[in-house]
Amino acid sequence: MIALSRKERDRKLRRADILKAAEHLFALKGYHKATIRDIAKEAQYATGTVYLHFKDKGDLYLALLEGRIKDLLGLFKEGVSSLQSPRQKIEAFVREGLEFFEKNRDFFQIIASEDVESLSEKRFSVSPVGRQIKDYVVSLVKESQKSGFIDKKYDPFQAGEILISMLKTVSMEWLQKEKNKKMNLEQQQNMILGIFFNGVAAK
Amino acid sequence: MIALSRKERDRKLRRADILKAAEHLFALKGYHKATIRDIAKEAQYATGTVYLHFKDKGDLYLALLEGRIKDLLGLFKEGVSSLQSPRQKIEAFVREGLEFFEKNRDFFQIIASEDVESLSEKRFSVSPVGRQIKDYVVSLVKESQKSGFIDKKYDPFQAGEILISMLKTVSMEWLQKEKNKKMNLEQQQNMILGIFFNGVAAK
Amino acid sequence: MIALSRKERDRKLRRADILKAAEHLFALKGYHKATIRDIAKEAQYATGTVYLHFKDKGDLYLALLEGRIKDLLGLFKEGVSSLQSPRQKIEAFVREGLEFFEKNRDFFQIIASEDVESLSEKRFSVSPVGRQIKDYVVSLVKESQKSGFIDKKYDPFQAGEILISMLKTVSMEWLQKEKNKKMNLEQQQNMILGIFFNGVAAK
Amino acid sequence: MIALSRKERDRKLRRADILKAAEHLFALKGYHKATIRDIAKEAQYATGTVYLHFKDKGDLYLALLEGRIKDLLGLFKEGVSSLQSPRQKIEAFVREGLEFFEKNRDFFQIIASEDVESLSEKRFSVSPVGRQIKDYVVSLVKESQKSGFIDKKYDPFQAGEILISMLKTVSMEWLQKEKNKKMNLEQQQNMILGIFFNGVAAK
DNA sequence: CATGAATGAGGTTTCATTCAT
DNA sequence: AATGAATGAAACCTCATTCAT
Repeated sequence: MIALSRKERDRKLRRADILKAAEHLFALKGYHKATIRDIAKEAQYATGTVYLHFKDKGDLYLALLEGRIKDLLGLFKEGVSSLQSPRQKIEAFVREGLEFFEKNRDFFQIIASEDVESLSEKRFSVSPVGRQIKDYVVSLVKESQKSGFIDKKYDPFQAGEILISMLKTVSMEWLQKEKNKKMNLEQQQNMILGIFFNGVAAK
Repeated sequence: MIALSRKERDRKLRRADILKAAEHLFALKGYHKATIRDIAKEAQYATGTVYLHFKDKGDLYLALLEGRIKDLLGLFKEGVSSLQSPRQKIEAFVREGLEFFEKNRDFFQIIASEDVESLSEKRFSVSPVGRQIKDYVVSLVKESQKSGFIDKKYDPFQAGEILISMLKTVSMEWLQKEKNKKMNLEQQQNMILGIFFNGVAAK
Repeated sequence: MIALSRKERDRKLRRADILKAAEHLFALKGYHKATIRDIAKEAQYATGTVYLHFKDKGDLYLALLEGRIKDLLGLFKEGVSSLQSPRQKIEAFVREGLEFFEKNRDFFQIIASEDVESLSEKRFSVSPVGRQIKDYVVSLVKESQKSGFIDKKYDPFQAGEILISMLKTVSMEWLQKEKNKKMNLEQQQNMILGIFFNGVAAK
Repeated sequence: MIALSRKERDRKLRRADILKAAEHLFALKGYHKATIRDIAKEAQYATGTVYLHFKDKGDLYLALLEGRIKDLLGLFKEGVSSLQSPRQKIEAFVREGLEFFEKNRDFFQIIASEDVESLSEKRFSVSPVGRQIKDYVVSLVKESQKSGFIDKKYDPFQAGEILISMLKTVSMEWLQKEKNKKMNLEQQQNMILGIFFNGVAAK
């Protein structure tokens, strides 16, 4: 029992090592230029070891994205658990998002391109990674529309996409250029929320 | 004289053939998976012919982006020429953008990923292609702030980025899923402008 | 320990296989017409394997030359170790050279063209492979001048070059045309030495 | 008649233009790296024009060598016409050779590699370009042996080869390094002849 | 004849993936 | 399970040669 679970735990550790290295290199060089060999080396394993944990390069990439998405989704739900109003939930979503991106720049670098890669490469479009996040945001928008402070004329899916893209856009600029740090996280949050809520407010 | 200009014209036609094929394949498969051979084949030329017009694959890609950006910028400035108020100019910007993306889906597909490619690959970051568009939008935002209907508290650069990202996001959704055609171009335009202007309005 | 050294030994064996095939093909077809694919095939490896041992084609070529030069220089110094007089050393040099060329025809074929390749291709001129041999011969000439049986009026560098070129010329003829075997190695040696020593003798 | 001969003359001029450009580029970059396109450009013709005068790249190369060899052979015979003794003829050969190489460095650069290229590439070995020169020198050696001042024990062919290789070697050094100009042409000539005649002298 | 754009075979090199140890 | 050397397909790019104008 214990022996088995230790084995299991070790396996997870190795997997995590590889994912971490992959995250770093995919962010640094992009999907195509990052090589499995380099990832393995950075993770301090042999090339072949990667294939004991992931079917192929695409699988590694997807697992990486999905793992992080799950983390992020967990944060969202956790941060929201004690909150009542949909407005507060959206506020929490934006704050958690900004914080997560700040702490996980490599991941952000990768996700920033995800939209299109997933469009252009059939292989990845099968597993729409961002979907879960989008669904979550859409549900928040719908709640907000019920509560009456987001206008019902907006397609909740579209409104959700817009909120997400604002979050991405602001993060991109914020994280890319170190200098822009004149605004702190809270100010970024307020700016996004200000524009979004005013923009979609029910009159 | 005439012979020379015909030669020149032929040369441009061939170049355009190749650019068109490249646009299609880059959109379909992405920069790395699209091969020069396939592009040449689609354009009905031999592989080597591509290299008579473009130094290498990166040069072809850049020429493609730059050409289209120039087209788009031309449209913007043309569509705006008779307009006075900055508000109308922004409206024109959004309309022209949506129209252009609708007519040039392949290009849209490519541009949608540009942000990131340019981040990760040094080679392209040299020539920040989208920069000109961004500068143009920023100038519109600044005008609007002077006119007083966009709040001066917003960083015009950031506000511009947000407007562009809304345009991209909405276009993406609109163009990706044919079904969503329940909304026409004008409705998309109104939605974007509604949210943006309300969002950033001076109180 | 043993496992490690066996691995190391295997590595060297493979490297030697490839060098041998390269030597054969470079000699047969010349640097440019010999392809990596053919070299790999002759060595019974896949194309990519060559690149596990050599950075690129130029590196392979250089490694080949340098390895052989080292062998040859080793032979010279070994053959000379028990000898006292500079005259005997030069005699040994010529004999070892003829023997080595006879046993390593492929290498000879390659070296015979080295002069020019190194002139025209910047890439190779960096590492002037023959330089060590030349330096060695020059030192022998200088010793001979001190001993008084080579006239001091000759530039030792030039005299050395001439001796080497005689060795090459005679070898070329001797090895090229099988028929010329009427003269054996010793006769060739005597002819070269006869002309050289008489030619440069101090009066 | 006249029109025809002018045409013929023009044709020869074009041919000469191309040969000159080819000589320059083959010397500069070597046979493989020099491209027909570059040669045509340097000669101020279109690529295809080269093929109106030469069957292919190899043919151009050979024609170049053969033309120059013929020039050189002409010089030898001319310089020798008024001379009686074989010794003087060999002296003239060396002087003319040095002079010709000095005036035709590009050609020298090319010829210096000829030996081997012709060995390794079947296509060129068919037409042994240097053969005529060699035959000429051999005939001089034979005369000298008859006259009694070159020892009859030497194979005249081999002795000739050695004389030629000395000429090449000395020229190479002399022309390669500008600095070495401390010795003038006459001194080079005397050195070569000194060594050669002493070396092969009949006792 | 002259042109030079077009061709496409062929070379070098990379790298995802496999498999014997 | 872990290793990492070996594989070989496939990409980019060059350039000798052809041929329609």
